[in-house]
Amino acid sequence: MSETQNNVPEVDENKIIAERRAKLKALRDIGHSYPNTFRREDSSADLHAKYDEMSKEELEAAEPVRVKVAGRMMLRRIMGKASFATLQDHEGRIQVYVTRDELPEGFYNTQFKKWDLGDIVGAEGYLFKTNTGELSVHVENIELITKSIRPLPDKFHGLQDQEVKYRQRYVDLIVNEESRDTFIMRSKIVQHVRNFLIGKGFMEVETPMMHVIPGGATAKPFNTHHNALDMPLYLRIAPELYLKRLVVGGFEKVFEINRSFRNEGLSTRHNPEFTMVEFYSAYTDYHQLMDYTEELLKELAELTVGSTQVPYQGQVFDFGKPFARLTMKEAILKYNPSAKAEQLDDLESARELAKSLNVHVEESYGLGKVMTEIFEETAEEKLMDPTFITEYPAEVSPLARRNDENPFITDRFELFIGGRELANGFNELNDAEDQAERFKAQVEAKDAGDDEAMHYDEDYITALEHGMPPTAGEGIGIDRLVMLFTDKPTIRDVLLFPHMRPVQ
RNA sequence: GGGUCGUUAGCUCAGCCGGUAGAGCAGUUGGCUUUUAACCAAUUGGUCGAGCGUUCGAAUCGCUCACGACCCA
Repeated sequence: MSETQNNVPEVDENKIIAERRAKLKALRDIGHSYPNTFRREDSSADLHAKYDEMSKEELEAAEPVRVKVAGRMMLRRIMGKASFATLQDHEGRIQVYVTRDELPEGFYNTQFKKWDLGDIVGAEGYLFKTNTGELSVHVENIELITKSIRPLPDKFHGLQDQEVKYRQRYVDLIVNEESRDTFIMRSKIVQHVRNFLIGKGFMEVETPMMHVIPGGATAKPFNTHHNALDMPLYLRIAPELYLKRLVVGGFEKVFEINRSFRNEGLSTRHNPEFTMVEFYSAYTDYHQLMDYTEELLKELAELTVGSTQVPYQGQVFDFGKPFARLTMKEAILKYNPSAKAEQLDDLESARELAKSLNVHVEESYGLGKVMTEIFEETAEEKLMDPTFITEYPAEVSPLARRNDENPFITDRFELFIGGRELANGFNELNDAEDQAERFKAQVEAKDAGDDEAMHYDEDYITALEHGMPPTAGEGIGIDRLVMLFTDKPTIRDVLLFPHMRPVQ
């Protein structure tokens, strides 16, 4: 532990940084003060879109196209009295051509040539094409807008170190196009999900992220404390119970693209804070939600991959055909040829089946939980193409409505793709008395040592007692969705700032 | 939590049967007016993740720790 921990850290210097600081000092001496006066008028992507098609001769014959560009200098090639430099802006690169004799006396040698890769530069001039056909700006005026003190990673290899990519994402974004593309795609996916739901008549809402009673999922929360009120608070583990309160209130179709927090370990699929979308629709059932989900995911496949065949880590998932729909029991039987349907009818034989399949079950588990464990351990990871699994037992679905014909199960589904759970939806339990019973069972489980079991949320029961219309609701994991459609193996690759242990 | 692998110059990587650390890029100096990972010449730069041990001698062998990656629970 350094004694400077809570103070100004020691400066991490090296020769390159010292040289750049000296250059900055020289700039300050002639009046440079990180100016905010350069007004860019053209983006690299726009210029390429408009003028890449024109030939060198056409550009020369036409009226000169005057442009004003700005960006970070990523490459530079000095050839005596003339130079090329590559400027990178928010969605591309543009090359500029600079000659000594067109700049003010002495500027080229005493200023331009002393700039560094990574500096942010503004340039004005006219478009032309080089002998090799690259659209470029013939510079008549160029200025240093922002001096960069720290050197960039290797201009060709970029930044390879995973740890630095995650800890210093800004560097990763500067030098690795693939990273930029991933997060641009993430933004497009979120936007599409939002537009899809709005198009279906849903209203976007924001509900509390600090909960007095953490609810809506079985998970361990993060604890915090409100000083003025001197009370404990929890970061939400799901927005579900608040969104359903809104349905009680009469907002019949609501959704929230929400950050939720779960106090669990880190893995390639788990980050302590993560994003999902939850949506609730009154007078709708879970079959409708499955249809919505299938429609949405097919659109996302087209948007991101441009095809119904979605490649992921060497495999290809088929989004073209109708998504498979299996009950949990059917899935267990399909992937465990040795199992017989009757074995899932009573607790005793289900336990024996679990044992024969090497699935660990606790003494306290009922039949529903044993079945679910068998499913999760033996079938889940084999569901590659998009597959809905239905008929989840009530025992593992404390917020879902029971099925009318078979009260052992609920009207619920989960969606699996590539062996991973992507979505979870069900007809909402709107019977306040049944919900109170389910909460009681959860509290008993908690008292028995299950620290992920739910709390009893009295106000939520009161809300249901006012009457919630029949409703179906669903949550979709946004991070996993982005992993899938950007072909990324770990959640850290789709989080701008994934959680990391602090450096010593 | 367990196992495997990694951590060397600002970046990308060599070096690992022990003998005082190298390359390319970046930087510095010089040359070059259509280059594009520009090129040519010269040159600076390292507590080899941290600590302990073995040894005449450790980047290299052993142990502990930190951080990361992958696999397993």
